[in-house]
Amino acid sequence: MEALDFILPKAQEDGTVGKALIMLDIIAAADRPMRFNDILAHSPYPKATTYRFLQSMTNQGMLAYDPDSQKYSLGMRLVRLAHKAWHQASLAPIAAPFMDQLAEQTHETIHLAQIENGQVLFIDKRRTSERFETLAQAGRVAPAHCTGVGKVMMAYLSGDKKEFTMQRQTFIQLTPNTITSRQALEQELYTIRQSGIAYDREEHENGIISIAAPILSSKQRVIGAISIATSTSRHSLEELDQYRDQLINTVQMVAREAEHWQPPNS
Amino acid sequence: MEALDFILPKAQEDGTVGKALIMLDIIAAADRPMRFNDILAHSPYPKATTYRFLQSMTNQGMLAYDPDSQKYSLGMRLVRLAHKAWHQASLAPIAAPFMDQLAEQTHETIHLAQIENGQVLFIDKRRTSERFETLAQAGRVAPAHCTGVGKVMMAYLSGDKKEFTMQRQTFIQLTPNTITSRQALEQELYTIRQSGIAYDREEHENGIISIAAPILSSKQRVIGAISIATSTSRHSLEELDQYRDQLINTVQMVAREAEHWQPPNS
DNA sequence: GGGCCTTTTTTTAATATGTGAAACTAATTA
DNA sequence: TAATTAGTTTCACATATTAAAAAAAGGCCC
Repeated sequence: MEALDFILPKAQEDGTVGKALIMLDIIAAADRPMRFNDILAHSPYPKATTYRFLQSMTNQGMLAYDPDSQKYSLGMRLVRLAHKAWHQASLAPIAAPFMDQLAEQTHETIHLAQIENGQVLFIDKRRTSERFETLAQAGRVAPAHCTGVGKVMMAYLSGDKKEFTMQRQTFIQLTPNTITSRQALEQELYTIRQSGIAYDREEHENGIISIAAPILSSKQRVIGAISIATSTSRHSLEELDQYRDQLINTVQMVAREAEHWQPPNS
Repeated sequence: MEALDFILPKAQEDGTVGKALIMLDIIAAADRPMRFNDILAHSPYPKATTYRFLQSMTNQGMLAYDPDSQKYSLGMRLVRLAHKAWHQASLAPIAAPFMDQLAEQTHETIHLAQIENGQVLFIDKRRTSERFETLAQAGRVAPAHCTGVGKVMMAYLSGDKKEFTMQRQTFIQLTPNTITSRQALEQELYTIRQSGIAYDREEHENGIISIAAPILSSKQRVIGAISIATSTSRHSLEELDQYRDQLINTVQMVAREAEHWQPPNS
């Protein structure tokens, strides 16, 4: 919830609509149903306004209100809409066969991610071992500055969006290897652009490494990224790097397919 | 898309917010990215207003706009929010262990559903050929009048919500057994309330039958439903009925757990 | 259950913001 | 090039916002 205060002030005003949507983020960030005063404390808007937004959002099914506990939580309309979003606008349906193939070839965990609101948004995955924490299901987010997919997507972002994303990085240190300054990250992004590949050297989680490549549109716009992840107990970074060509081949095939189909993201 | 015109006019006005959210439903209903005029044709609002809504929603990440094709599609912010909604507000996390158990006992497909906007919204399932826990499966909708979970949830709805849901039923005939009139459905709901169990007698899809029971809060409010589904080639309805006690036992355990935990839906 | 405190909801009214018919520009088609 | 359609902007007018205050609804203690 502390992270919220860092994220919200950036939200550019889109009038009433934009304001009301912040309610959703407040409740999402809390990770649990909230009471009115709870929400109000995090809301940048006055009591009466916040109250009405919650009412409208609840009527609309974007929030759910439980009269017994007097708590608001996220509504199931979001789940219905997201199901459509995933199918009609994410790269997942296009990338699915290629991800299957890559998982089969490598026997490692494969992630498909896109960038959303300055964060990494995981869209799909393959070959997750049950015994390890399911790090990324569809809809899960992670910081961009300390993940392979995050860094590789940032490396290919253009002016405005690059700056927007960079601004949102908290540079929170999650492991000893996490990149914790903008300067260091800029240097890393430069290196990544040179090679077309990003590595996660236990920057997000101790013992987890990955290799990631961008999915680029014909106009060199990043539309997503795919990574192969493993644990240091299974492989070294050098061993993981052997999958490099297969990974690049995969992202290129996905990109070609995405172009031929309908481009999804702005 | 024709179904859209049936659903939209019902949307009660929640000021600017409610109006703007209709844009999401229009694009979701179309099942593909849409151009401005395409959307406008389905929008109940004037050109300028529709235009501004689309702009705001796009800025907010609820929609994505592709400048090349000039098409709007659903945004990835929905996927991020829905992930949280599923975890924090749906019955799925609570019901998960009980669904595992039921799937293990019956070796049949288990569905968990809630009611949303007059439709059945599938939240989780077990024992399907593909076994991911992604939005690819959660978030799918079906009509309430011709599914076991839909009928059993309607049977336990109270005045206002019952009427709302009934109004939204299209009574579209999907198989020879589909209930196609309000009167017949009311009769069926009465029978269901007597027994506490609903059957889908190939009403939604030929060859598919199911048995469903409601998840009720301590105040007898429906908060969801669970069904066991199979195909007529595997079992008769009578055979399926043998799981009846196990199913009732399961929904009661979920209900108890949900009570003790935090009640999710309004 | 009755009193006391806290939280939630409703009500005002001035002020700020959103709305939408119409006018305009850009892109397509004939 | 003109005609048609698609997309964007404008501005008088309608609606939403919000400060303040107060009413209603819960919660809690004895």
